Amino acid sequence: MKGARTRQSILEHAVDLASTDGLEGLTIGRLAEELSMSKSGLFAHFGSKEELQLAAVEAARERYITEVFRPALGAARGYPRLQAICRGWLDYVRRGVFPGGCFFAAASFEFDGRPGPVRDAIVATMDNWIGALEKAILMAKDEGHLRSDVDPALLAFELNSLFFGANFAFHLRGDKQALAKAETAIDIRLRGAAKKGRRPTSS
Amino acid sequence: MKGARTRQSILEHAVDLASTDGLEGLTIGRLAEELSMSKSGLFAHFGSKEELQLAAVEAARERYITEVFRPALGAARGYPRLQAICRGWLDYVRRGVFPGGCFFAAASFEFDGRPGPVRDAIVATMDNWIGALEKAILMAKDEGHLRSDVDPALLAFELNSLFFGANFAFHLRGDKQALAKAETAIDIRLRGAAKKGRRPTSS
DNA sequence: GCCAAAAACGAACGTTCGTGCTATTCTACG
DNA sequence: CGTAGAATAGCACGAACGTTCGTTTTTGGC
Repeated sequence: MKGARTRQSILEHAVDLASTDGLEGLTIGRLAEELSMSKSGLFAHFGSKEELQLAAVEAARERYITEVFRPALGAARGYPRLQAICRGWLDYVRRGVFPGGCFFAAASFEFDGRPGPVRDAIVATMDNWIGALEKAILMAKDEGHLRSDVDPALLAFELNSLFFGANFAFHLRGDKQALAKAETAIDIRLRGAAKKGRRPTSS
Repeated sequence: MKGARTRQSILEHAVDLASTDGLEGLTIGRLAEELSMSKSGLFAHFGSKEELQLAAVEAARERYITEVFRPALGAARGYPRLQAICRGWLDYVRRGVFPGGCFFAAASFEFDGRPGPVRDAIVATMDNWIGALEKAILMAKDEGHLRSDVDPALLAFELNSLFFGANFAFHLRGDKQALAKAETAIDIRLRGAAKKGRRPTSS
C-alpha cells in the first residue's frame, strides 16, 4: 500500500511541526501545504484531528525509542546502561532530534491541565518512560552498582527533572553550557548513589 | 479610571486560561464570553492579541512574585531564605496558584522553539528568575552558609529543574508524592552544599 | 446635573479552522 | 493490460479566529 508510506511521511512532518508549535497548534491546513497535498487528502488518513494528534504522539514515541532508549540498551546492564541513558538523553537534545526541543517535554506541559484522549496518551508514554528509568536504576542496584538505600522512584524523578531542565535551559534560554551543567549534575548525583569502591566510568 | 480595573480583571482571567490552554490557545472570544463582555470591548484594551499575551505574561509575573518570591524575602538572607524559596515554590504548585500548573513552565515549553516578542518576554522573565535564584545562592555563600566550591549557576539550574520536574509529576502524572520527592531531593542537595557544622533547619 | 471623554457594544470583515461530500486519479493484483 | 479498490483532489459548509468601525452607554470632574 502506498497509503502507509504517505501516512508515515505525514506523521514525521506532523511530529516536527508539533514539537515547535504544539500538538494543539498543529494544523491540518499547514501540514498539507508543507507536504504539497490537499487538506482533504491528508485528512482522510486520520478521520479527525484528534486521531492525527494521537498518531503523532505514537510516532514521536517511536522516534524517541529509536534515538534515545534503544541505543542505550547496548550498554551493559547496571551502572553503564544508566549512564548511557543519561548521556543519550543529553545528546538527543544536542542533536535536535525534534526541531522544537523534546516533543514530550513540550506535550507534557501543554496537556498537563487538560483532559482527553491525547493527554491520556501522553501520560501513558511518560509513565512508561519513567518506569523504564526506574527499572534501569533497579537493575543497577541488583547488579550491586548502586547503594541499597537508593530509592529508584526518587532517583528517576531527579534524573528526569534534570533532563527537562536541560531542555529548558538549552532551547528557551539558549544557555550554551546547559548540557554541560546537566551532565555535571547527573554525574555527581550518580556517583553519590554508586557503591563505594566502584570505579567511576570515564567520560 | 474604570478601564484599569477592567483591564486587570481581564488579565487575571487571561492568566488562568493561558495556564491551562497555553498563551497561543488563549482566545479573545472565549475570554470575552467567560467575562460576559463583548469581544470588541475586551479587544480595545489591548489592540492586538500579541499585546494581550504580553500583558498576560506581565500579570503572571506579578502574581508569581507576590505568591512565591516576595514571601521568601521575609526569611533571613542566606540558607534560610534559599530554603524558603524552595519550599515556597513547592507550596505554590500545591496551592494551585495557576489552575493549569506553573504558568512559566508551560509558557517556556510552549515558546521554546518559536521566535517573537512573546518568547522574548518569557525568556526575560525566566532569566530574571534564574538570576534571582543564583543571587540567593551567592548570598548564602557570602553568609558562610554554603561551601565555597558551590557553583551558583549549577545549583540554580538543579533547583529549577527539580521545580519543573515537581510541576510535571504533580500536574501531568498526578503523582501524589511528587512534591514530597522534590522536597527530599532538594533537602539532600542543599544539605550537601551546606558548610559542615551548620545545623540543618528543621522542616 | 451637564457634558466631554472613556469604555463597552454590535455587526461585519476576511481568513482559517476542522470536517463532510463527490469526483477524479493512481496503484497493484489477477 | 484491465479493472477494482485505494488514494488523493476539489469544493463547500458552519464555526471561530483576530480585527475594524460606527454607535451607544457609562463614567467622573466641573
